[in-house]
This record gives sequence, C-alpha cells and structure tokens, in this order.
Amino acid sequence: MPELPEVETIKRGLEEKVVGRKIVDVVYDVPKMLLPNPKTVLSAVLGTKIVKVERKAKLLLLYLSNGNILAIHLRLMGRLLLRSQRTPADDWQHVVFKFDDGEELRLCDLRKFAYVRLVVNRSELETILSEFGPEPLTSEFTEEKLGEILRKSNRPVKIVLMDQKKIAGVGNIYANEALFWAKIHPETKSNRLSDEQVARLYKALNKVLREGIKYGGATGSDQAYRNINGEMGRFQEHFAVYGREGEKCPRCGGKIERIKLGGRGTYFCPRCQPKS
DNA sequence: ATTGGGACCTGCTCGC
DNA sequence: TGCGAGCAGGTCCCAA
Repeated sequence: MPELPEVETIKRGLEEKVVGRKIVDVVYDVPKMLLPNPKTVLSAVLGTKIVKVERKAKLLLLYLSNGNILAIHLRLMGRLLLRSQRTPADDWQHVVFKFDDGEELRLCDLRKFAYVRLVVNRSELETILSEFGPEPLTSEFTEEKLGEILRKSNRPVKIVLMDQKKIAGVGNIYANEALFWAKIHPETKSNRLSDEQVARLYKALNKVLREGIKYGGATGSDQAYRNINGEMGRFQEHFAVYGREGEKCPRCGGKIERIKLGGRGTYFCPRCQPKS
C-alpha cells in the first residue's frame, strides 16, 4: 500500500528526525526481513550514524556514515515508526534500530513482507536503481517521456503505470485515481492512447501524486499506512474512485465499478472512462 | 513479449 | 456460534 506519496511522507519524517542519529543496537525477530542476513546487516550498521535519507520509487534509502546504505521496502503493510525506547512495543514490530539518545526506529509489518536490505556501496545501489523507470515529479519525467513509455507496450495502461521498471513509485491507488482524472479506461491498451489522452494522464498523475504528498499519504480501509509518528494519512478522504465500488462518481454521478486487472482491484467510472 | 498464476503472510469478512 | 474459504496487495518467480 505505501506508494510514492506515502514513502515520500515517511522519507520527509526521517529526514527531519533521524538524520544525525547513531545506531547502537538492532533487535529483530524475523531474520528474513534483514538481507542478505541479520549478521551482515548488524555488523554493517552498529556504531554508524544516519547521514542522509532519500526515496527512490517505493524504496527508502538510509545513508550511513561508513558508506553503507540501508534500502527499506515496506511492501504492502510495512510501517516505520520512530518511538521512545520506553514506549510499549508496537503491533507487528519485527526489526528495531536503537539510537544512542533513547529513541528507536521500528519496522512493523503484519505480513512480514517488508525488508531492510544492506547495500554496501554506490555501485550496488546503482544496480538496484537501474531497474526503476523514471521518477515522477522530477524533470526526467516529462509528458514526452510518458508517451514514449506508453507507446512501447500494448498491455493495459493501468498495468504499465504500475510497472516499476517503466515508471517508479506508482501503485494501485494512484494508478486508479490518475486514470479516473484522465478519463481513461484502465484496460485501454497502452500503445493505443491518443496524444491527448497521454497529456491528460501526465497531468493527472502529477495531480494525484502531489495531492497524495500534500495530504500526508493515504491510509486505506486496511489501516496499514502510518507516518513515522504513527499518524494516518488523509488522502483517502479525497479518493475519487479507489475503494468506492457502487458509490457515485464525483464527476458525473454514475456508479463506480470494480473489476480485476492483473489480479488487482481496479475502480473506475464506466461513464467518465469509456472503453475505447 | 505478454499474461496468468502462485508464493510470501496474516487478519478480516463472508457464507453456511 | 463456529469454522473454513476467500480476499487484499507489492514484488518476484515460474510457466504457458
């Protein structure tokens, strides 16, 4: 569930609150969440300071003072919470980074899909990042670039939007919302979109991602997403179609439908987003 | 190349 | 009331 805006919100929180802190201990109870293995991660991070935080796609990157990097992926339900060490354990807390000032960063995940991966240098990082497509909301992602990406595939446009190799950071929520505002049916073949549709989609993607960030991300019905203070996002209050099967389209009043596309729940207004 | 499915997990909702 | 089945979703992996 955490997509670009959610991970960006977490990144900003970490930037403000954990940069400069020294990691003095790591406690875990699910070994597979520490890659390549807990021992290697521990020996690489103990005694180091966090010097910088970045987000790439849905990955959080914690740069350490010894040159190592921790790449954290929250997958579906992961949370990263900054707490005092005196605070009782959070639900589904599995990996804890303890700082020298009494605070700690807790990786919590009901499903245990989230992970922390040790990246030992820039070259390994480059390899990981080279798998991602361009980053929306940056200068590398232009309308022309989007058109170029979409023309190369005849898969449904929603699938292409969510393909991290093609575009970084877009997941199910923002793909659904962007297609709604662009008035494009999610099953439309990507390479059959008109220039006009591509232009609308470009604007819509920017709109929903920026709004997602503005509202601190979206906490859906599963309640999974939280920022580092444990607070919910508010973008769900502004969903046009996501999770609203059977409700009224905010634009035309038609009934929002739900289909399955690529195994995922897909929401749209059949009247506003006609099949073409 | 594209598409479909299962796997990873767990808690929730649903139907009988 | 109780229980099993089905579902959710990001990513990876295997297979058709």
